[in-house]
Amino acid sequence: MATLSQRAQKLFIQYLRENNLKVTQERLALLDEIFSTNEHLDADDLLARMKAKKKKVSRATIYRTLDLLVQCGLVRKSRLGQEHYFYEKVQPGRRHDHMVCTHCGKVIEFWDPALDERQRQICQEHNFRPSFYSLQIQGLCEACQALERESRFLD
Amino acid sequence: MATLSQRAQKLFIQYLRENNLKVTQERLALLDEIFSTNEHLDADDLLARMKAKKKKVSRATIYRTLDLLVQCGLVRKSRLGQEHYFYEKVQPGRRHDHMVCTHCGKVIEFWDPALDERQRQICQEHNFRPSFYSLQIQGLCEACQALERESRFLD
DNA sequence: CTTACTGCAAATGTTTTGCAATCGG
DNA sequence: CCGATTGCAAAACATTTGCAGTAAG
Repeated sequence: MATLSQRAQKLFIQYLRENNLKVTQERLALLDEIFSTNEHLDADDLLARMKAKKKKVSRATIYRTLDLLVQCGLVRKSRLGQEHYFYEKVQPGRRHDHMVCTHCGKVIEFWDPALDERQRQICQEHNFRPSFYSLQIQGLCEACQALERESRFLD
Repeated sequence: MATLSQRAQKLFIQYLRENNLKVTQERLALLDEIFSTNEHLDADDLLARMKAKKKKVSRATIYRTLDLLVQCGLVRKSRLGQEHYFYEKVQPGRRHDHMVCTHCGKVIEFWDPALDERQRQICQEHNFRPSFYSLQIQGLCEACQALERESRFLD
């Protein structure tokens, strides 16, 4: 049985062919890197990871490739915290939202069917046809709440 | 009875005094401008509006003042669409989320108690202490769906 | 061989910052 | 008067783009 990463590569290549785009080493290497981790990566992370693996890919190519990956639905682009964009692999059947700890930056993924259903209903009530939902909750994770209680936020 | 705008000004001045900050014309004028509209404004909008009223405020001051207003809770900062930041006045008891039309940019505000309650529960289940929620739904508004049906998306 | 892709460096657009002049308390 | 604030222009950032050389098909 094919791994998620293998399936993603197949889909990506198919997408490229269908659009008269070329299957290049850089594009495959980036896809591979994204699918080899569960982390939420930004452009810089990817640049560093590629460099660490001796695969040289320029920043421009990273942005251009991420764009393609988002367009073909293999990668999700979102803002965590309030800064720049983060990217993560899309795992079919694993839709989720994010809680972001404002102290340590930890990201907790969650998904709730009731929430999902209610959002859909609200759209209907407004005659709005949704294409993309983004729910983000900022706050303090369990560990950082404990730290706070010990007044150790002074680091 | 005091208007929302008047109440806001009072709170802002109080906040400034408490923090040894000065009550300047620029700060009051910006607060006033934000509270005189229901729109979601960005820094540029504010710059243009101030210029239109012959009140000259620099871009730097706008950003610095918006920061203060967000800090004291009178203004809400958010990303609509995917571009830069938008700011809107905070109206007590008027919490809401946003639907953004990806075609015309229209912003629909909505709020739903069931959604709210469920979000709170989910945080509890994860021992997460929320401080800020942001739900944004992108899609097509009613008018743009109609346009699409008439295949007039080609403008 | 043809067309798309890459890396580079320069450009972009938004937001931030250093600094000297200015204003509020 | 003193310290905070302002405007300006320069800096900082993340992201995008033009272009000449390079690689895919």
